[in-house]
Amino acid sequence: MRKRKSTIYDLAQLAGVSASTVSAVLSGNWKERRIAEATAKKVERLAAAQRYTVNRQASGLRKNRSGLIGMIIPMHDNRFFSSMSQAFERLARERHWYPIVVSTLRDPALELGTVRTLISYQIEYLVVAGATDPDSVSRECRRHGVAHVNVDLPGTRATSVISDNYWGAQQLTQALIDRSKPTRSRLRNKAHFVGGIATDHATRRRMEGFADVVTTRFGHVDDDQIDACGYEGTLAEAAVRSLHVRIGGLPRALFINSTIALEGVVRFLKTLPADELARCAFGCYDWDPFASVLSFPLLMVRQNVEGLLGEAFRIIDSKSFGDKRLIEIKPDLLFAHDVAAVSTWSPLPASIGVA
Amino acid sequence: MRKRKSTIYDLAQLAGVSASTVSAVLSGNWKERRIAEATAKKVERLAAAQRYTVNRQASGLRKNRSGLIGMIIPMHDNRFFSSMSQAFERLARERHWYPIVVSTLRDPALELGTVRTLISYQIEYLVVAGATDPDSVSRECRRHGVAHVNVDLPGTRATSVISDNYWGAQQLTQALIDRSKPTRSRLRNKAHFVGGIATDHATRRRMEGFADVVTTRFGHVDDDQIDACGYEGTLAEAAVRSLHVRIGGLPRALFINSTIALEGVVRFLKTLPADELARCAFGCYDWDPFASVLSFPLLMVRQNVEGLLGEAFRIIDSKSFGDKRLIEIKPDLLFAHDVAAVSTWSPLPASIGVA
DNA sequence: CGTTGCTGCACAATCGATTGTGCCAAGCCG
DNA sequence: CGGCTTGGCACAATCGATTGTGCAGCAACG
Repeated sequence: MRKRKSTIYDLAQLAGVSASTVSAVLSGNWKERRIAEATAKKVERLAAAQRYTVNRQASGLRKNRSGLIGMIIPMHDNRFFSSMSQAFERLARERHWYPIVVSTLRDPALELGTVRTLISYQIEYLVVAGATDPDSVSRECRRHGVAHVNVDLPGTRATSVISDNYWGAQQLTQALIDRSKPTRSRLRNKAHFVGGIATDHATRRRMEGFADVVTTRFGHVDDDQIDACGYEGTLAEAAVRSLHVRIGGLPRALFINSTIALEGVVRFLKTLPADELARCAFGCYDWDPFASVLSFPLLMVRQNVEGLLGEAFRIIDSKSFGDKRLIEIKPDLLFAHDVAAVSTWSPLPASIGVA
Repeated sequence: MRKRKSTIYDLAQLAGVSASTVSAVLSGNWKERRIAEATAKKVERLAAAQRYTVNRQASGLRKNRSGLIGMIIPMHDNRFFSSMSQAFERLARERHWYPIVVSTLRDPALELGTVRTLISYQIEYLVVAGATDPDSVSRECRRHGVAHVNVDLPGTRATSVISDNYWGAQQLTQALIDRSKPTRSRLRNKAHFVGGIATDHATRRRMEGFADVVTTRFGHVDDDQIDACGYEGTLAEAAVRSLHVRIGGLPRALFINSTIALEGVVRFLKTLPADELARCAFGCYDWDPFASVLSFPLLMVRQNVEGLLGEAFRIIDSKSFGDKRLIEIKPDLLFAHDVAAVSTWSPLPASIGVA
């Protein structure tokens, strides 16, 4: 059953023409090469009948192109990156490039190895999303003349398109403070930030946005208001538990730095009485549809994945790889209604901006 | 900065040897071809210095291989399929194949087009996951001699590895009934099934598993106990709402057929008092980590993604594509504790089985 | 009738790596 | 010393498609 694939030579023989004629017909430039329309028709019918498919390895070799565009991401199994894959595919297909997405598990060695392999398949462009070591990837790409763009995590050796974490954190913090109610307890009358890692670029920017808004609104911000305890849910759970003990209840507002952290925090919150939850305003930087069904109101920031990749492709389209800019895309602030509503989510400012 | 990539001919010239010698050295079979070790060392040093990378288009063309293995999935942006991508990559890499995952958006035309393009890149194997029209894909693959396996949704023209939906539904239904409490109301003393589409293979098998267990335990099952209202959350929300009206409260047990449906159901449940929720046992076919933080106990079935793909690769490894078997992999039944616990999830039977 | 110009195609080189085969030189044996 | 083996490599064909160039054949034209 496993037939030999048919080639232009097979078709040429069947049609009684030369291979170059077949090639001209099938690649669509038979008019420029002055092939008679009758001949073209005949070849096309034969190709369809034989179910001919071009061998892109051969074609790519000759044309010194592959039609492939690659993207590396840390992992597939993640809401943010999987929606990046989805957007990436759409944008690549619009441009008639064939998308290849590969995960690198936050392992710098695998990151580099994967990029090398992608290059060996002659990919034409590379989107480097959430890379742990974007600059090494840039060096490798540059050596082989592969144009590329960083997304989500910035590098210094290529143009980077990242989320405007500072702005998003400001918006979330402001909305949290606006929706929160003053407490009599001085200890609890503060907004708190929990989750993430302070060495991470995104977390740092969010901490800054949070701190700046808190300072503007309250005059000052204390060290104990910010706890970049790590990304894991259990760490955030423990952090909020101990905060709860330390200040004798929930704070006025709580900024939770990821959905993973939110999971842990919610595990702790479930042990508290409902009226205590009602006294705290909750916000989460990052979005999960399931969080909309939690039992308390929640503000969430949704990163603008389409915006990030759209901008990345705009850079690729314009071939402006040289300037190594840093482009920031504003996220969206969303509000999960506390009681079942017709539409569960309503966007607040919904803005796409470029710094 | 954009250098021409170096080829074996460049290296040959630099090393003062022939291209075939360079090729032999770099492809690792220089011993069989009796190249002197000194020559090999020299070539390898040069290749490293020049940052030579083989051109896989050329190599693949000559060897009539590509090193590529493809997988099509309906979408990336989904917990189940994105974890399939993750497992697929791991298994492919173990075998030194380069994985390409592409989504086809449940569009039969895009499905076929994507497969054709993958074939034109000379992929060596294809995993067809969750395809809407697996048999058309099979025909296309067969015509071009590409070995393939269906996963998640079965086809008739290739071996299929799917989740044991019947068994999983039985387990979930039994556990639900075991954990549920009898009600005085005759109307409410029943288990109900909600969500999914009856034309879908998976939903049908789950309905059968549910119905068979209910019949065994209660002697009979009524039509109104099963409502395949569709996948959307709003549909499930409406279905449960009207059920609640019809039987004057929640039923004894509720089998929810997807996490999407669960989202909708939870939106409705949030409008009910807590003590009413406590009288119903909830189960969801499919798993979401965020569901663990819901305010009521929940049984969940987690499909065994590693098991599904592991079996698919075992078939590829053994090259037994001819027999067109249907292999069913048992899922896991998990229990989300109702109150914050050290470990939020505990597996109940945790079994991998092949029918 | 010779020249020009156009049509319609074929020929052959090429992309870069792989691989069957051939060939020279050194070593060994009888 | 001649023949045979073996080591060490080069040569050239090959994979399938693309593309610059060449060349018949025919019509038109002066």
